[in-house]
Amino acid sequence: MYSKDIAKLAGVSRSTVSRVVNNYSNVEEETRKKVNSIIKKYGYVPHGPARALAGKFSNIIGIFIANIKLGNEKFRVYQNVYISPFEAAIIDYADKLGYNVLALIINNDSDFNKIKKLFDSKILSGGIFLGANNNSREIFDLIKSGYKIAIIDQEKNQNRTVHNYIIVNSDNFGGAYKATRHLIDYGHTEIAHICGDMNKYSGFKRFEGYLKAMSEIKLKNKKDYITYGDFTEEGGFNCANQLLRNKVKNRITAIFSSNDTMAIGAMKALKKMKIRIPEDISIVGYDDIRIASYVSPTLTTVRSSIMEMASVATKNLINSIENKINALEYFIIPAELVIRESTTKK
Amino acid sequence: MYSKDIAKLAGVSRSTVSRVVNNYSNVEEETRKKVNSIIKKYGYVPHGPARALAGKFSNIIGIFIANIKLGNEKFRVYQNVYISPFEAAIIDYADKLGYNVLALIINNDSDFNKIKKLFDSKILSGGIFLGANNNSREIFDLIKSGYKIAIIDQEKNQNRTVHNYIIVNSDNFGGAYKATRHLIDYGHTEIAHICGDMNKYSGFKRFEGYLKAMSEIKLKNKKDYITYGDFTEEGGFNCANQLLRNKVKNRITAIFSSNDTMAIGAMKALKKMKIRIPEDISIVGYDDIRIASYVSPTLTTVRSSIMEMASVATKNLINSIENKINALEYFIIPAELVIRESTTKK
DNA sequence: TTGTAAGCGTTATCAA
DNA sequence: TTGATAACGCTTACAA
Repeated sequence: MYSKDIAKLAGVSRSTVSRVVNNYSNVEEETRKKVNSIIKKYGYVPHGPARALAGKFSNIIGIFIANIKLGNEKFRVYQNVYISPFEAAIIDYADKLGYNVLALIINNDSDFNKIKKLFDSKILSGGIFLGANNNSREIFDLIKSGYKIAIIDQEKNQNRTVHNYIIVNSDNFGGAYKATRHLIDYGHTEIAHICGDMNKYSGFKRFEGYLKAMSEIKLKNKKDYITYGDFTEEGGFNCANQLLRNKVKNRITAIFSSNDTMAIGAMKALKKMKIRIPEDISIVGYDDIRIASYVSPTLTTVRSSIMEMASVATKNLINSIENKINALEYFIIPAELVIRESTTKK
Repeated sequence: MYSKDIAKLAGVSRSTVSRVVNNYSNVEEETRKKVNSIIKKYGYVPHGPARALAGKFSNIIGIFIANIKLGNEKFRVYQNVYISPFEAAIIDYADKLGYNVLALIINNDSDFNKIKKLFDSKILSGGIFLGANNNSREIFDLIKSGYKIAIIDQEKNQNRTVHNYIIVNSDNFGGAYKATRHLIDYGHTEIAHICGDMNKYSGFKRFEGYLKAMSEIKLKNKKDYITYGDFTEEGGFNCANQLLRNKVKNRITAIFSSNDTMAIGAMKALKKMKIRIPEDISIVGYDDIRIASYVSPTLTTVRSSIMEMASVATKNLINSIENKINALEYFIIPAELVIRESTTKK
């Protein structure tokens, strides 16, 4: 069933059918009704590729998910409890706006070629990057080519030649500040930090939030309190071992970990050393991943609305596609503290 | 950069460029080399919609994920720790075969119209259903229309008019048998079962595996030992309460739950009643979701290779697209027992 | 082995 | 407000 068939049945031309399909105003109301009823009756669906070929943008956006690189372990991304909810929220939100989502997992730089091809071949009319490294040159190249891009978790960049894209971030700084401040309010002063991947915006921004809160109290030997993980459970495990093994061992009473996954790794390390949580050491994570409320003790953490981040990114991306907007748009989504069992007053 | 540009640069016609792009044999080797080098040099990518319009099938397959219906809670699917790994594995595997994946979440029957449109508009050349209900009429309608479909977790159907699709299942029966047999081997005889959604293949097949193992030992009052959950944590919680509240309370020493999520719900219920796991009651789940190794005690469960199920479905779907195969193909992926802390000898 | 030309289903331009 | 027609970029007979 094609537009010419509808045209014949309705006694109009294909152009008129096209006008109705695209909701153009220059169609008589009666004609519109007749055509629409026939379209409905026969379940006519415009041929997507033909529309695209004739100049319409596709109603498909891409979602590009950075895989976690960890040795030879493949498909690590689908163990990433933080990413999946984002993905599903974007799919669902795009669907509401009449768009479909094509998902791609980025394992390495050469995968950017695939993305470029998808854009070049006009299959995608926009895309959202999830978990990509900060200020990636490849992403900027795409933006410079005029493609519509939104990035979740990226620094607002200062590069004056790249300015037409959308950034959505959790209030990493504010959230980390709240987390650390929560420990301080509970009477802790000897608070260690497990950093995330410092190449990602969330990594260093949460670190800055921690520093801000710590600057409000007096603390010596600051450096010993800071360890460098990479957002993975193994990283958190190692950092906790390092923290508790060195000379600060007997002073630390609390840890703020840059994400939940590392916090859970740290908890495993502490349990192995027979250190009690939260009696001996309080722990705060970040992200409120699902597992956070299943570990024991349940994990105090920081949460940003995933729905909100996903919807802001998706909505604005689609808006910029449809209205051909080309401005830098920058959104920060608030973060709230979720207090559970892993923190206690000192 | 279009094929005519490549043609001009290479000093050939567009048809020849097309032949090279599509790897046809009737091209002189030297011509092919020249054209290919220019394609590479200028980063030419064929226009997807134009190819589709000219008769090629698209290299996009769909993945249709059934959402969980639970009251008013939206976007429940992205809390589904079982589905996400499947999705990512399919995306990754399709990518290896040069295909892209368009993801869609099915919330209700009317979403099947969207799926039909995606097929009708030639955007998709095949699709995989995840978590769909057994023998859904809507899915069969799609298959009857000639669209290429693979289904994960569906009964091999007896309907003689629908036979040209792919089914991939975990060995639910064998896995459930192993799980129950494991409890029996540990000396348990009073083994209860928490059923999953009996509208799904996995639900009733796992139940049958349990029955098979139980039939090998003598047991009275069989009916009291069986409760009906729905694969959700709440369901497992309620079933455990029901089991431990009624008259069989003091006899049951073990529970086999049809999935991990319900097993975790059951564990919560037992903890609330101060029943020790595994000392008082042993528990086995199914699926080996990530949380299973984070709860305490860690959960004994049954695992099928997600990678294998995803790759079998994806590979065979794409094969049937490219070779226009139209046969019913039925695959069963083996399941293995993973013994952890939640089961002990009686 | 290669080129010419028609055709895929839609939208956009122009004229009526 | 409508219809005829060209154009979108590719593939594919058919002819050479």
